Amino acid sequence: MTNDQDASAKFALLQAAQALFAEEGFEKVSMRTLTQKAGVNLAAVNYHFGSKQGLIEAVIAGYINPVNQARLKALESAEGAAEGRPVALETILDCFLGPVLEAVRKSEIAEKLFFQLLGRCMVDQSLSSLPDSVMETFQQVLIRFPQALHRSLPELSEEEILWRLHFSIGVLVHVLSRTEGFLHLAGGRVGKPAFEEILAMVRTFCRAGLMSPAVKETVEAS
Amino acid sequence: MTNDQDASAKFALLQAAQALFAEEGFEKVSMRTLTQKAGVNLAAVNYHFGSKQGLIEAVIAGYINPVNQARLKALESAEGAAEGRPVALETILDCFLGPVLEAVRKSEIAEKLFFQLLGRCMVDQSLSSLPDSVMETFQQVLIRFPQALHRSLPELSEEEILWRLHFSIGVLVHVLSRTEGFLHLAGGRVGKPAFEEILAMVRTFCRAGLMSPAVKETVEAS
DNA sequence: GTCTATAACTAGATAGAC
DNA sequence: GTCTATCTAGTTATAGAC
Repeated sequence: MTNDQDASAKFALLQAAQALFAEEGFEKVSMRTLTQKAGVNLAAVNYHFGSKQGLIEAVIAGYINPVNQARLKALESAEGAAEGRPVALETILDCFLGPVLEAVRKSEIAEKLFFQLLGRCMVDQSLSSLPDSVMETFQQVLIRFPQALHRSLPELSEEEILWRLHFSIGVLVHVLSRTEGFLHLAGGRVGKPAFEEILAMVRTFCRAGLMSPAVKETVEAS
Repeated sequence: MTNDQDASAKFALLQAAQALFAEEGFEKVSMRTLTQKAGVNLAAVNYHFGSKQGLIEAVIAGYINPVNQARLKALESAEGAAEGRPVALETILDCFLGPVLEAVRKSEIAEKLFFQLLGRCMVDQSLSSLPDSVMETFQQVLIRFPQALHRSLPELSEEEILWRLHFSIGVLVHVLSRTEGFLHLAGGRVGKPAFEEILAMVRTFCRAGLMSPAVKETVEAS
């Protein structure tokens, strides 16, 4: 299955790891399976990445960081275009969701695998085991986007905005990692839309959630 | 740490498994750790549950099924009270979220562990490895709630309602399993609200998302 | 029902030849 | 840089005594 005969062992490992981690999860893929699929020797993982964890972190950083960097860059350019006025909520959302779509298009593995892998990065790994670079960039996202949102939604506290961004990230992560299961559970009742369409629905849903009036005191179980 | 000296081995195992699975995930807890904490012998897991997977499934079913059953029962009784009229969206949401809150209150392990475990049930296990009973009850939820929502939101197709329910589940799962990490990443910028308050915010967010006008053709990356 | 002891296996890591 | 061979430690599962 290795159609990159000329690739270095390091690159072949990253390629194989992307696909396998997406399919089965980081923990369940053994280094033996991995190196076999990559067509390299078992010892190559430790040589090039130090350990299996090193390879996992390289794959994660290679996936997540470009997305978060593109998010920050898109927001920056939107803020530049706004010339001091608040950026529209819809634009901010596009800065957040758009880079995911872009990353999917650029990706060399199948779309389905790409979603699964991106989802797993958020889900399988405990926070403390994420690479530092990922944490830092993500932290930047959690600073810049709430700032922009607060200017667009001044009636909400920054704290409530942070919570709603947390919820929005939940929607995105769940959509990426669990949509296949959802389609199965739903039986024939939903077709499989293109990812663009799903993202459009996510955008609508999160936009409405973010715009909703501030929470006062309305918790009441049935 | 076993403060149930009189408990049978089976019960002690379930107790210990709940806490340990919540803390570290299903896969990472070894049967040695598990049986040691439960104060029983290593062989007890296989005797009482057949295998480690059997124990995992027993823990999952014991957690998820009561919640989903309570959801269905709450919806049924709300529909009875509505006497044929559509049930209000807010009420349907409470039927969905309320049982989670109830389950937390009834739980014997710490609140924080409870969230983590409930989140892990959705996240760590691949769909196909969930117990049949969980799948069936969850499938019922994915039938009854969209039906009720469709009567309350007749301008949306059932398909779009299913997607939005999918998104709402994403918010809930993410809140349960990732809020601790979120609080850490947010630095000091958000306090730790009580779970009721978080659920109230989730309710507001999802209510707005569910009520939003139908998606037409508005996908546009920044 | 509960235990000890161990079987049968798999994992990640590494030493050292080339 | 890449390989083979092997080490050490971990896993689940089970046979059989009590």
